[in-house]
Amino acid sequence: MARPNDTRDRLLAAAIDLIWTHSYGSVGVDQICEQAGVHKGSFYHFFPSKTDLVLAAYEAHWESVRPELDAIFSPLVPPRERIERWCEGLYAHQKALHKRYGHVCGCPYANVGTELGTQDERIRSKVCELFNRAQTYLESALRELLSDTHQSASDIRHLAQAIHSFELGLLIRAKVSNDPEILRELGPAIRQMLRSAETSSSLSLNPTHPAP
Amino acid sequence: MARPNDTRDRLLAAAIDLIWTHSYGSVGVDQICEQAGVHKGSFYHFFPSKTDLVLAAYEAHWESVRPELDAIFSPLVPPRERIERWCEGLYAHQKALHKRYGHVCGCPYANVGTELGTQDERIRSKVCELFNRAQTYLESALRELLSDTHQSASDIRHLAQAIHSFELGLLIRAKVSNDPEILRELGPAIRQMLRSAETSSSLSLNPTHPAP
DNA sequence: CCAATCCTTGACCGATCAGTCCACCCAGGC
DNA sequence: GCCTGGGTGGACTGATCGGTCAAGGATTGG
Repeated sequence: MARPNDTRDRLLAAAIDLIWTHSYGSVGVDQICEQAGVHKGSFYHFFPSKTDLVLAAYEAHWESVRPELDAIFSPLVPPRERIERWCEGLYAHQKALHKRYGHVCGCPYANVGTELGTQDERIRSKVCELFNRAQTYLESALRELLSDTHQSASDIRHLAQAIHSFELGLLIRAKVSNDPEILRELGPAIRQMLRSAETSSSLSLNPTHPAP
Repeated sequence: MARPNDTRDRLLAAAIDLIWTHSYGSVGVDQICEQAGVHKGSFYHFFPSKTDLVLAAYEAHWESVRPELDAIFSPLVPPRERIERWCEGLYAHQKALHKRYGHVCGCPYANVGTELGTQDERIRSKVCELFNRAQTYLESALRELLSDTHQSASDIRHLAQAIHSFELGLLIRAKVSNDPEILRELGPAIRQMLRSAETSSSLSLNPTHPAP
């Protein structure tokens, strides 16, 4: 092949691409190899199993997205605008996927998380970790945005979780409706949530008592 | 077998159970047959394909849940309390599944919707339909609850969609974290949303302009 | 009592699955 | 020139996949 050692990278890219646009279960190792232009022997030279490939692929995908996120959530950008741009980026990204593949593909992490959450502990906790990373960006922006309202750290975290949950839910609805326009509800809803957070002294988003 | 014609029903029940706790792709027809105590020939006597079984199973599951939903959203119950009870029911249900299977299983419809949304058009639109049915319950309660605030019908629908989205997102996060307690965030968040809806004249949850 | 229909049984199909194995290729070090 | 070892090509395995089929109950209407 052209370069000696981009084999591994091509496998990672093919895995993300195929699994995102189809599903983990419906994409075979052979298929991934074919799209990557790699033979099976090479595959199992780099990865001990399909599961390990997926774990590596999602880590690689995160690393590829991270610069973009770092730019959107740059301290140079006012916190409200960070969130605003994040919403727009999400919509634009899914719309582009919809145009290219004819389907709303949703969140790649959430997709495998829901598919394998009950079956593969390593993948489940990997997705959990990726979710937490994403939430950290939101949390940071919210902390700055709401610094002069007197929200507790726990309030802020719950708000970030709420926004993230809402995003994930919208992505599902958009995928199931195959309509990226649904994602345009994200911005207005978040603005409404922020309005509440800015005017009320306590968000009371926390569950009232720990558990029965 | 015991009864002559519960074969079909046992297949439907086994399919929901296995696919909910595992995934569509990882559950084979043989496995469904085994759990249902049915032989493969009988399976294909009742259903032309695995896909058709799943479609029928999800319709049957909805019908089995419907009485419960009708009770919760009964006109005899004040609308605010309907939503309150719906939240509690969701939490209780997922917690029970967690206890029984050791995993948070999430929403069965959303699970197959995310897994097959890009691959099987019939299943995608079936899940879409089931989502709409669920949203209708919320919409009805909201219409009554907010009847004296002057929200437009579109506002109400968007609020129902927002609540539904939020629920779906929480279910994913709960599944990926394997922690049913996350679902306890649903009630407080909805109360906050309702507070906003009751105090502001317009919810402005709708996307500002139809689309670029 | 027969015939028709519904349902069950379980062997069977080709395709595909994840994963194995080994001969081979080709750089870089000696 | 030769050796070594990371990487490659690709045939191969046994299991499992969704789906088929023909023969044989069981039940029912006449």
